[in-house]
Amino acid sequence: MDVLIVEDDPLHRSYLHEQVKLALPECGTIHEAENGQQGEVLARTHRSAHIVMDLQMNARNGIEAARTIWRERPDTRILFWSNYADEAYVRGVSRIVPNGAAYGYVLKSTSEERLKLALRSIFIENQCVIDNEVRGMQQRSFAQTSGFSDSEYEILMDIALGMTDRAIADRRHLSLRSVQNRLQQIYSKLEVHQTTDHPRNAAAFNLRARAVTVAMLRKLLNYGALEKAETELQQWLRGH
Amino acid sequence: MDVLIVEDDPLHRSYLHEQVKLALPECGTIHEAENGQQGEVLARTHRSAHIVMDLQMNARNGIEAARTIWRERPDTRILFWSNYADEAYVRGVSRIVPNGAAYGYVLKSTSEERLKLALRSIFIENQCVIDNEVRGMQQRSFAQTSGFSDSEYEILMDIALGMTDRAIADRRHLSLRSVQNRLQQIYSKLEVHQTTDHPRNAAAFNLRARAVTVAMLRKLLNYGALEKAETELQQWLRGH
DNA sequence: CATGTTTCTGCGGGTTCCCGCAAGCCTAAT
DNA sequence: ATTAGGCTTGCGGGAACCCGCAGAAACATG
Repeated sequence: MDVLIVEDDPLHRSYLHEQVKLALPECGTIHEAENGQQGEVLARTHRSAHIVMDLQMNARNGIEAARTIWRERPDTRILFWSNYADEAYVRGVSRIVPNGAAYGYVLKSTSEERLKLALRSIFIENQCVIDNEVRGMQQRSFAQTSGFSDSEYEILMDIALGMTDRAIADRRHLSLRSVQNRLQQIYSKLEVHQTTDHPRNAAAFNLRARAVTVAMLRKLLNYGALEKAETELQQWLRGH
Repeated sequence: MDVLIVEDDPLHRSYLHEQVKLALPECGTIHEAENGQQGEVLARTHRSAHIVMDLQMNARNGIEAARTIWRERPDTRILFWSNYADEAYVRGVSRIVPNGAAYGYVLKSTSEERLKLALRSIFIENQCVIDNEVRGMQQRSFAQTSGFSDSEYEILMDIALGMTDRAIADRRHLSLRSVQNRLQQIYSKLEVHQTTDHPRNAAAFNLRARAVTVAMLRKLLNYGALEKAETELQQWLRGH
């Protein structure tokens, strides 16, 4: 069994290397890649079926890399190894995992014990392992308490990109009013209101801009998600 | 000479510890803090004058911590040690550094040699050391090519927070029209226009929302800057 | 002082946004 | 079949936005 490590920070990379060797004495060679781009190539050439992947890398996002890898070989086992449990990441990962695939999501701050356990569970036992904190996030995320449906999330991204209602309607094949209704729901779930703190002056907040920041502050959105959405938008614009 | 290390990632922390010992054999004890909060406390109790500080930590931002430390003892020497050279960080640091203080900004990706050199230059020679990439950013930032004046930057933050023109005018003591003029400049510098890609449909972009995303994508804004601006805004709202 | 340059300000209009109201569709349950 | 609750859509109006035009104020320069 070979293992592929995709991680841009050299310190973390060598730490992972060490831990993999300890946790899986039976494993063969350990390949290393320092960004998603390179990770995809190595996964293809070495037919790696066991991958430890960082999210948030310079050249190419971990989620992007995982997606193309899984598209080619859906039975690949991937352990995501991340600094943060942002909802944007969790959502991004759970959106791309193929049916029945074994994967894991552990935080970099977990203990060595847990990391080793996760490595063995996923690579040997073929079981999913999700860190407690991350799972908590998932629960909250997909429940309806302040949780967003996929279509709402889509439109949240659209306004984050700066699209007009009209353009969103075109893109998502909805009427203008429906888009605005969705925005209404988003505003209420995000608890953004036109707080006229002092009655004398009018609204203090532009709701659509405010919603985006609140979403960022709540880690519903982050840079990676934005970047991905932006390239998708550009694609759509080209395709008219 | 004592040194204080403020860094939340244990791997990086121990690496720094090692490098400091190697680069500064003459130094005494090395204290460690794992977030900004703790860093401030340790700096105060140990009267540390030599600090290596990570930006981007959970409990309290490196910039925030540095500001309060410098406010108490402006001659403290701080080496910032960061993953990124985002303009938002560079701007944030250069905004708080006291006159004549020795400081440094090096990326985590630099070689050990350079790190050691930076440590000696700042802590022994009392010289400023700014990484090449960061300096390039500084040049571009404070030149007028797509560079923002401080007042423009202020207002960019305000719309990023979701404030209305009216509210911004109140806050910055400007007329409504002046705020809108500034926005005009911001839009043009960010090159956001109402690209009516296809003549049939109207504007595809809401300029103010679009400007914020473009700024994020260009790393003019980032999560830390947003968070800081948000607390300042809440403060202002309270103070009426 | 006269002059030009830059910034600030008010006015007015066209467009977009925010949202209450109400009428239509669909699914599900009584 | 009827009723109820949920989406979706249209209409309409008030508020906020985007922005051209032009005068007023602030500042520098000769």
